[in-house]
Amino acid sequence: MLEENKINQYLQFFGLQPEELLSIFNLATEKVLAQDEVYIKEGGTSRKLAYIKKGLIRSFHLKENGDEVTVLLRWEDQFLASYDAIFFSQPSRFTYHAMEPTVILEADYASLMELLNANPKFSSAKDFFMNSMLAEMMERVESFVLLNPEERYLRLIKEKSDIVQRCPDKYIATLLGITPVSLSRIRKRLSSRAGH
Amino acid sequence: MLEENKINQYLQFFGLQPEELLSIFNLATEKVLAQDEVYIKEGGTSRKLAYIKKGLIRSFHLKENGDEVTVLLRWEDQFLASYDAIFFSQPSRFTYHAMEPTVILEADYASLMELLNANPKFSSAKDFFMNSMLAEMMERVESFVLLNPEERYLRLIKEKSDIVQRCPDKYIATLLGITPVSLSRIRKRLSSRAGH
DNA sequence: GTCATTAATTAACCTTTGTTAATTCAGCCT
DNA sequence: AGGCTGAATTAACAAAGGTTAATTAATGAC
Repeated sequence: MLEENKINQYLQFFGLQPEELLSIFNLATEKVLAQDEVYIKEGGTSRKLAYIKKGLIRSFHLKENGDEVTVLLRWEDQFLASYDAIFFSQPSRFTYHAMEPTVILEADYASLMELLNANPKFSSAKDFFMNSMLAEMMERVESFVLLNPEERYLRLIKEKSDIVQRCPDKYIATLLGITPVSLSRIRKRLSSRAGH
Repeated sequence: MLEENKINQYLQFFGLQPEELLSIFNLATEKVLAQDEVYIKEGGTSRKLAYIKKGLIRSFHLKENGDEVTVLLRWEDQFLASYDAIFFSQPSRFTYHAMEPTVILEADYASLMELLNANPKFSSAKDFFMNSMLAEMMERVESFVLLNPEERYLRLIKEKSDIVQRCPDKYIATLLGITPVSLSRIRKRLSSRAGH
């Protein structure tokens, strides 16, 4: 289960009764992923929604030349799903793997939506999560059209420095749309500029 | 009102009764935008959701140096809102303007959500639209991490050639995260490669 | 038609990135 | 300690993009 303070936070935030929150958790099963364990592999069709209690999961695409490109990172208190499976009804083009020992709560996406839609009190919670995901994706699109790679990196370490520290630079680089070599040069430029 | 075939399409797709669809339309008012008319200006706080019946709307950010950067394009049968106002509850950092004579149906976002949440039959329609928006944004993020500018351009003209044709290249360029000069060079490269 | 305006292209130059490969660094194992 | 492994950095070069400014097209006003 979730820590008590998290639970109370949810109950208060969405105005739910404990038993209502419980009905959601009844759909979910806990899963533990070892470090480096693959959660969804390329080609997988899992239509599950996962809530990350602890840990860090990376989704990446494997290019023909063998290079990996990080598509997204998800960590504690975030939701995760194969968006190919859920939004495009197609096998996942990406592999999702745990970068740390990770604990998730997993529920069937369709069943969960059915439950959330059945009770109007859940609707605002659902809206909240859909909206946050949408907002997050929009912010990321924005960062690509408005910022150059160096600015994207600066914004990332400013806003997610804890995550950056938990993740090798080479994965951060491709998340920003650049190569690890280029990220290394950016870091060098920045440090030489900072150290006048 | 919508054309009859569109209406029937919606009724069938979501299994709604005509009067149910009507209750949604009762929230909406039609607005006509002249070519180049500003719909939402930077700093605006309109919390409306618009359905574009006809036309093309561009959202752009004005940089300090006076350059405009296209953030998104929306056209007929798509939904549009100031996402700063709705998702971030802050004044819009972007200006939305009609690139063509445009007709929209506009409804207050909160009222619409309230109505959609009140009737479970609307929920799947709402999910559908939230999911499509999310999927679209995710595809765009993907195009930035997986493709280079040339590949992004090729994908865009392949999948949205009609829209590209309705929009000056300089707006397309910044939408792809590059400058108009660079897009021109890409086009030249492509045509020289195609013409053996 | 000419003029004016704006988009698109081209050129020149500089900066940045991609690519490949070599080198350094750090952690870990025995 | 020494040796292994993978990450990060550095180097060298080619390819691409950013910037600025000039040139050419295209469009619309008059």
